[in-house]
Amino acid sequence: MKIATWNVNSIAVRLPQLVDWLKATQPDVVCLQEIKCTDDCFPAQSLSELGYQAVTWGQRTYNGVAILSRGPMVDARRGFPEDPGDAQCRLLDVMIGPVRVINVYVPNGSHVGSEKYVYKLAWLARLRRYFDESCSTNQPLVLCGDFNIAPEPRDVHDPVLWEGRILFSKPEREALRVIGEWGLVDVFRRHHSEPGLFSWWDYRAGAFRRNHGLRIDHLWATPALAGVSNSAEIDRNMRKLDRPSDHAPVIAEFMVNVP
DNA sequence: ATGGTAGATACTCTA
Repeated sequence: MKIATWNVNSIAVRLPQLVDWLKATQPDVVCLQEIKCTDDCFPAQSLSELGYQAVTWGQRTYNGVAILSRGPMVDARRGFPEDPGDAQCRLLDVMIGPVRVINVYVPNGSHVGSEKYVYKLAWLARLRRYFDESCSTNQPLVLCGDFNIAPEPRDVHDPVLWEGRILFSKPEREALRVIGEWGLVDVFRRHHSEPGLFSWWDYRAGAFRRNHGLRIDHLWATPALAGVSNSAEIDRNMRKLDRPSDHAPVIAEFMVNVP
């Protein structure tokens, strides 16, 4: 199983890049974030022609998640069980063969101490509860997406500058650690230990050119599944294109067969 | 300490 996560920052703008990338990369499963469109506007037809089915949970303007798969997806769940009908579209959970795939777009949080920051920390606590209540560490499971948190100093281009700021504040890192403690392994870090490997670069101030980035897009797996991962890579080339997303795809391969 | 850019929508908000 080759699985990828990519915050596309508008599926409407990024569709041509996504199509070319699917042809070149040939993943079995793709988790998308920030599709920024409602389900009826999602380009399912274009992706179906490439052999991908889509499960989507989108809204206008903001947020929105989707999972693409070559094989059938069953038991789709959208959001937390306690979510109201007008909840922000940030969590999609499906079964693909034996593997459970959970795609998240964690709230950005805006600024430390803001109302959105409080919402982000509460959302992360709910995610941990979601695992406690409806998942098992014995099942092959991947949690992936835009976590909007860099876990460690080596995931930040300038940890001193970023310490205490949004995406790298201690409470955010702690909330992420608590989710991992449920029983998930950072698959990327099984294969790469060095600093300077990022998945997101701000559009502003030439951040990509200077490699002023953060590693905030993650692929985590339950231990047995993580143990059969062959590779994990960040596809920086997608950030070099004209009109890029501010995020690059993260891809992992597991020695597991999916339909 | 601030602003820089990009996307969607509609004359601003979010990231």
